[in-house]
Amino acid sequence: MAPTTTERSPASEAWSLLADLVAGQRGRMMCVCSDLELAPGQLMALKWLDPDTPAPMGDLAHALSCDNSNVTGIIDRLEERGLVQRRPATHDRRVKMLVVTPRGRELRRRIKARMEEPPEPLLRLDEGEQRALRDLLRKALDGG
Amino acid sequence: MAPTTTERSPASEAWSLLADLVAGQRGRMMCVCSDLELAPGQLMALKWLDPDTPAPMGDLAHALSCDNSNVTGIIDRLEERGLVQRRPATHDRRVKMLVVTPRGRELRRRIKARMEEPPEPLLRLDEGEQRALRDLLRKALDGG
DNA sequence: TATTGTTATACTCTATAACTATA
DNA sequence: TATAGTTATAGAGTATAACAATA
Repeated sequence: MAPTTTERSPASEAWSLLADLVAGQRGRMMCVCSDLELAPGQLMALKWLDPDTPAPMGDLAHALSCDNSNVTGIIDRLEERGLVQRRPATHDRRVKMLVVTPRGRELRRRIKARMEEPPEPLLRLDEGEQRALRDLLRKALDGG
Repeated sequence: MAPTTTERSPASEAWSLLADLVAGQRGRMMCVCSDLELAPGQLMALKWLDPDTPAPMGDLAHALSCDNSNVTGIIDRLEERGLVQRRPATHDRRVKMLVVTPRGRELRRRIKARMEEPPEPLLRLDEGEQRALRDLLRKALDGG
């Protein structure tokens, strides 16, 4: 029998480390939810919505990797609090466009400010390493 | 008025990119859950448990950033399926140790194999870049 | 016929509070 | 008194299926 220590590709190990880093910040995300009185799905939805570009409900469902029927409930709660509004689409009357209200825009700004604070492990890297990490991730995600 | 484009530190931008990369893989994680017939919390719990080292329920609650009462339900379902077992701790009879069964160990192996597959954005980097990314993350997470 | 969003239903996750057993 | 885990309860996320309005 071969030993259980299998060869791991750099990409696979990088991915695991990266997922662990994000998972380790889950508690912090829940704190943001709690402080701003938003359930996790509501926070993700408001964070994803672009205040300058209304989006159909279906696009949000796709971004959140969940079903349309779920988005109905999430938006119900955000709309009750006056953070977003449903508006009929002009081009297709089946579609409802989601618009972020001024109040939603302000809350979204606070969400982003809190979520963008880098976690402690990244702050342990020196400035050059932080830039190198940023550049590698930019390159990976740029679609090039 | 200053323009809205604020200066962003490399660490903050790296963190956002990194979080986006993980968030973009949520759909894949849900697929693993669906394929293996595990709810997300059950998957995370089984993935966290070390088959070689029984752990108290409370430690799992801490790792999952959730309440003890929640872990009770998650473990109930895993135990019903014969994937883990509760065992009284010898040193403190209030504590229950979680033991992964052989069947749980096999399912856990499949979870990890699926979850460790690197996502497409990382595969676009060349081998040297993948190694550089891995090394930066190792350094950040090593606690050094 | 196919699609967008809603409703109804059921299961799971989540926290809070009250509880049991133990320390 | 304090702690580990359970139970009861309630709010929220999740998918499936059936539905209405529209394309």
